[in-house]
Amino acid sequence: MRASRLLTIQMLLQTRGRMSAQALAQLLEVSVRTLYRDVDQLTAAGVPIYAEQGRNGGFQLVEGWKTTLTGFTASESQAVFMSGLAGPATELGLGQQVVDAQLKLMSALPVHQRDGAQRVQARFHLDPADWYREADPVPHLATVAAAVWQDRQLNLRYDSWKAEVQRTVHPLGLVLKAGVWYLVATRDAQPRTYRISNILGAELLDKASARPKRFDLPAYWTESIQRFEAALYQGHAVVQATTQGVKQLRQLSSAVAKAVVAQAPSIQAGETVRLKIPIETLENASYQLLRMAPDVQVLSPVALRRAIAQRLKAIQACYADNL
DNA sequence: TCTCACAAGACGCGAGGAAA
DNA sequence: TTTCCTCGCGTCTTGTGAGA
Repeated sequence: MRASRLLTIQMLLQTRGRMSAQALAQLLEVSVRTLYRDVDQLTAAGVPIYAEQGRNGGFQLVEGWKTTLTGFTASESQAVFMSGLAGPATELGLGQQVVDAQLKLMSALPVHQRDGAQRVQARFHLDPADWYREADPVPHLATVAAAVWQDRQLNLRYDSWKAEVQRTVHPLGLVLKAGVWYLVATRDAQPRTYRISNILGAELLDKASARPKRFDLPAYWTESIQRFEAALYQGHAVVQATTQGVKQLRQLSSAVAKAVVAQAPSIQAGETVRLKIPIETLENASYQLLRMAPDVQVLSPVALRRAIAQRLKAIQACYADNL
């Protein structure tokens, strides 16, 4: 407990420069008095920490001094190299920085940990983009990323589904989902999501952005996805599916996959199962389920059966001369 | 398994000194 | 005057080992 705290103090001073005892104590969730004892221990152990008194004072490491001890365990250092985010980092304009950082980390690791990190680097690669789809062009990503890093307001020209709009937003964070970049930013004090490939123009403003004190990006994103899915699925359909049909349904969407797994966790070859699955609009569901026929047969609602039948008639009309 | 003693860690309070 | 570091003291909590 204490050893890890001592290491944290050292790392904090190394990365942030000068920090007051009050700030360090708050970060480490101990009293200021305890913090002073920890600093004493570090000094006694030979870490060159000195204190500046008075306004803007605090503890600081001697200029240029750094520890070669990274504090990483073998598995932690391997995990860092496994993140393999070189592609997204390049899109953010940070590709070279990632390469440099990995090089520095590698050089700082003890020799016996380097082999493990190199093995991970050679054996794992993360490709966040989906199959069969070109990645969205994101010419304004670097500007948006700069606004996020620097906490500056951003003027956007955005292609919303209604029309082209002009927006001044306060950036909060970036999200990469299935190869698509999104900006989370507040407008009128409300967090909103913008697809970065829909940004037609981005101008970095000199004004500082306002960030809600307790904003939690992962929590916002999870909640936003749940809200989106809840609004997306407007009803249910009951279907009869073969083993092949179940496989196809599981690939349709995460919401459908969840419903299928819950109702038919395992299915034997040759078996058919009756399932209740969430659907979007009748038009969307008829298109999706038609291509799964005859492995997936819609039993209800009648309106969906009718929509599929009409679609089939239209297809038949197209190819009538070949029947 | 329980009890007890001991040490280490942590905390709170307060007085004092240095620097901006 | 304000801010921040320094140090001492007493007290409480927690972990550990010895002994019944």
